[in-house]
Amino acid sequence: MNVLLSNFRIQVNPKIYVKDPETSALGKKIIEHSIVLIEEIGFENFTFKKLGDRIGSNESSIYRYFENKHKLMLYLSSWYWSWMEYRLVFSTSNIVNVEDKLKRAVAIITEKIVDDQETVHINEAILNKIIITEFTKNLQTKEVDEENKEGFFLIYKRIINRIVAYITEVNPEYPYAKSLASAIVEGSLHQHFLQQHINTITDCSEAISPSDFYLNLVQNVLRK
Amino acid sequence: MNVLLSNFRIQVNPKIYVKDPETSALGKKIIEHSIVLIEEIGFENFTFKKLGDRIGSNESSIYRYFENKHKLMLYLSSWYWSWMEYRLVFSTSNIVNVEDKLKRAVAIITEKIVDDQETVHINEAILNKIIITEFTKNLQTKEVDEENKEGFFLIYKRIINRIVAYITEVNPEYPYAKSLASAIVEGSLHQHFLQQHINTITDCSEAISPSDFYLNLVQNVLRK
DNA sequence: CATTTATGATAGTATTACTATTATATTTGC
DNA sequence: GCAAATATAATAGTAATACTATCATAAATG
Repeated sequence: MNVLLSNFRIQVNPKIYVKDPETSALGKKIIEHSIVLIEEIGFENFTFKKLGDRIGSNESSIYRYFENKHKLMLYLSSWYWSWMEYRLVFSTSNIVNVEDKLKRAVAIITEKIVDDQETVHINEAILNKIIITEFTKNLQTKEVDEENKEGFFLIYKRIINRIVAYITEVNPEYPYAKSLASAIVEGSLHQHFLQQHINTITDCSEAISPSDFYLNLVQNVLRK
Repeated sequence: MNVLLSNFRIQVNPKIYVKDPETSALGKKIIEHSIVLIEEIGFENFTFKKLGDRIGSNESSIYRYFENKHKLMLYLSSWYWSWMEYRLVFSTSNIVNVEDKLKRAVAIITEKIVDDQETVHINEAILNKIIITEFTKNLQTKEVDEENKEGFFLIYKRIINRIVAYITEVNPEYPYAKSLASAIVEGSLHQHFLQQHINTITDCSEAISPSDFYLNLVQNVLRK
């Protein structure tokens, strides 16, 4: 996986940024430290001024990369889901048995993330943490319809549709493949959140992972 | 249901408000119109100043009821889940068959809400709309642990634990009752959201409801 | 090395998210 | 029915946020 990963290019819709942060040292610093800072203080308390102070740069310079912090978060989300799509495609290729392929996909999507050393400036473990608490907020705004039209959620939707395809291969009769797939992807983020913060309403813990829950769920739902 | 509903009292943790909005005409106006205004412009764009203008009252007067808009939203959420708990308890009482009881519960939780004429100043249909987009955001903040300790999410957790009890009655061997229950409650809000805004990744539509999806899911997951 | 381009520093505006103070209604208790 | 208590409104003010604009300087490139 390592060799291939170093070659892959993350795709982010250019309309999300003003200037591509991958094209400069400052841009990469913005991405690297925005992830850390959002994890530390939460998205609501995060500002470009604070980020500028953190990286020894100016607020106005950050505005040359992103219109506002919501767009920055859209960038981080796109990056995350693009990275996840790569992992998904890679780990399900060559698997012939459709049940096994779906299992692998569900495991990849729902498991806890550890840092991937291949991407120098991005800590995937921390990125995963902020995706868990911030991604749904990032979707659920008054601008969702326009942003969806602009294609800001394309990669996310493509991941879900890939899982839909696997579900349909396993059980072509199952009538709710899309809802099941979106419920797994969004729901697993929520189960991770509950495990960390409201653990009286989840079974997920050190011993039981969201993957265990969803693998069992998929198996039961799709058996004929 | 009507006669009983007119007698029931919604419970909201007093720590959520500065002054109980149910005790005055202005308080009720704040609740009534905050729901409408949040639905119109979204929580991010909602301010006490705008609400004051809308109800012909002063910003500073609203601050005497709620510390900030996040607390107001916590109030609306508590109100909603308290109302939902009542409906849940009412509609499952007297049902002896455990499968039927669970089905009723899942249907009540996941179905689309129409206005309940018994509560004069609160439009439950609109409240449901803002719960769909705002509730998860209301939970997922940096303050969640403190707020959970303060008991701000008690009613929500009680609803989920009630469903957990029903699930366990139907299948005592099922090992993920809590995760299943929380996934249904949170997930159904998400499916409603997708139906409205990103309908390519849900099967829910005019013809198929989130209730259909979750009733089928529960049945498949719990069958032995 | 001249010119383009990127970054930094500073200033400025409108809005937000409040707090404080005082004035004016409204309610209630005797 | 009136005094006292309480609620609301009006105004002002502060610090932070979310930007935009301008100009200076540094770095990259052709």
